[in-house]
Amino acid sequence: MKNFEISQIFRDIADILEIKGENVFRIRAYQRAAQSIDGLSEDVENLLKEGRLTSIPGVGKDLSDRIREYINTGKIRIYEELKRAIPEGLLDILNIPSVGPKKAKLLYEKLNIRDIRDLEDAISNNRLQGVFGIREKTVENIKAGLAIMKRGRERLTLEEAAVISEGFLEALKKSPQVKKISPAGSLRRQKETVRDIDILITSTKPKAVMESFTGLSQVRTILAKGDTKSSVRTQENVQVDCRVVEEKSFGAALLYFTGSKDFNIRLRQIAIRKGLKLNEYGLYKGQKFICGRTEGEMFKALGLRYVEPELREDTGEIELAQKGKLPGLLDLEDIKGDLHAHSSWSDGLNSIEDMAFVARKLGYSYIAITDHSQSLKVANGLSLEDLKKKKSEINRINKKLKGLRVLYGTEVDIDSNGNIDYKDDILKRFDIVVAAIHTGFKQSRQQLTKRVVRACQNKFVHIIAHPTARLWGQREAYDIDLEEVFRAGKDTNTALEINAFANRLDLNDRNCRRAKELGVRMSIGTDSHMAGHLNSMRFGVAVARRGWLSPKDVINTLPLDRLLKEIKKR
DNA sequence: GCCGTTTTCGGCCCGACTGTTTTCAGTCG
Repeated sequence: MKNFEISQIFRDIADILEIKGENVFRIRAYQRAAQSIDGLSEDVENLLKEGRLTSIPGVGKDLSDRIREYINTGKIRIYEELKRAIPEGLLDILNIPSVGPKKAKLLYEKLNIRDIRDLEDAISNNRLQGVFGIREKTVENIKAGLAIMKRGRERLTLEEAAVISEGFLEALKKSPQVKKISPAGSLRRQKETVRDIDILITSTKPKAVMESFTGLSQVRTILAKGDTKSSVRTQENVQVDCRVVEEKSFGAALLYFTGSKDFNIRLRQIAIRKGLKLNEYGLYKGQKFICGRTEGEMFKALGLRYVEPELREDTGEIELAQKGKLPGLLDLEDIKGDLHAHSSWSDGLNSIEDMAFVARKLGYSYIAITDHSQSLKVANGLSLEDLKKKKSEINRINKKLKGLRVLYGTEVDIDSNGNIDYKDDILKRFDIVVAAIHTGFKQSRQQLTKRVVRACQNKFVHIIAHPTARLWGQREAYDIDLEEVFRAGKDTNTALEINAFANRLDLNDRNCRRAKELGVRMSIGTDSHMAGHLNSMRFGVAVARRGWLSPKDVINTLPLDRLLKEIKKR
């Protein structure tokens, strides 16, 4: 499957063309094609074989030629030429927030900055200031942008980690020596970001497992290779540790390697108080092995209920486990529908029908198509005229479609004063209204808080989407008083969203737990811009679980009729 | 470079915000 490689090259080409200052529409054509290719459910090689490349939206004669060239020769001539035109590291500089093509070009031409390292050197030597067009503020912004980007790179998003880990698990399961296998570490606890990936395996032939593991195609370098433990670095430059234990120690090792560290320390203290010893091989009384095969029997022996991995942070869960009062956590299966998704009516890639079809395949009974509203021109926000047409399209689909209801939704913009950009008589016609801030992120804490509170007070707004707007590795959360927002949400029966898109996860786990404490109801939405994104729901559920949420805390666990009733209660 | 119930040429997503050799270019969404 070469889809990802090709879309990546198209994006690189677009970036280089931008730096070179080429025709913006040509650049956009490459970007659009890249996005389409990412959204394909088919292998481009198949499309080539069947002569259907130009059926990809945004791919015409020239770009289909480029795709063919790549599949047949492994290279694209004009890409190779473009790469020679500018240093490779310059493309990386474009990833720094506040640095775009013009500034990258300026830095290169005036200061011969060719990559991030050159840029950092230039900053520390104060060489940036004095360059035409760059003064104090710009330098500050570049510094801050560098920090945000680096933090984003040190840790993987949960989705990136899950994809890499699942690749390893799938490959290793094929090895006959591998009996039990599980991810461990922060990935198993479903933290929103993950540094490296831990995999735990049981086998009677650990050496053979180590051979299989270190020999996998996704491995770029072997960092360590022993009889029962090896570490590798993947093609994506991510460290993966693999350990093999005996079957009888699997539970103990899983417990130990899942962590968190604080949680483990507490468990060991509890063991000591019971005159026991806990380590990664099992629970012992003196020399005598008591248990270790499963986590369940370990918890039981320690006098605790089973603690779900997502809760293992020593923030009160151990006490509740001792009393048997842990909350019953939300599961992916509890989710009845997605309340935040876009279609090609605004800036989504797929039609409403495509989105609905995939939602039904996921077992949902409803999906809200919440396209952007009129003021968000960049995202092709819908005019009043568009709304009529979209509504009748939804009606038509709902008549035809069995087993799933498409909800007529919108993601409206909260303007800089907290007003919504459709009038009430328009708003009241929607099944679902999601409201969010898209501009003015740098307003004061007071102003931002006021905007969101005012949006909650609009009786036609049902959900506040991505309440802090943070984007992992790209943008910090804006400065907002969430306590006040939570109170407004509670008072007005406005749900707050857990945006499940992997680099948002907004609200995050901690905010989510606090919202629940204050009695706010939550909604989990994927913010999908293509059908494939609908699968992100699992990451939103992960945040909810880490935020201690039960099904009753989340509105989209409700069946359709109850959902529609509940959200209208004011 | 794509695309077409006005078009095979001439459109294509544009407004807000920021910082800056202050009347506007660059970046972002």
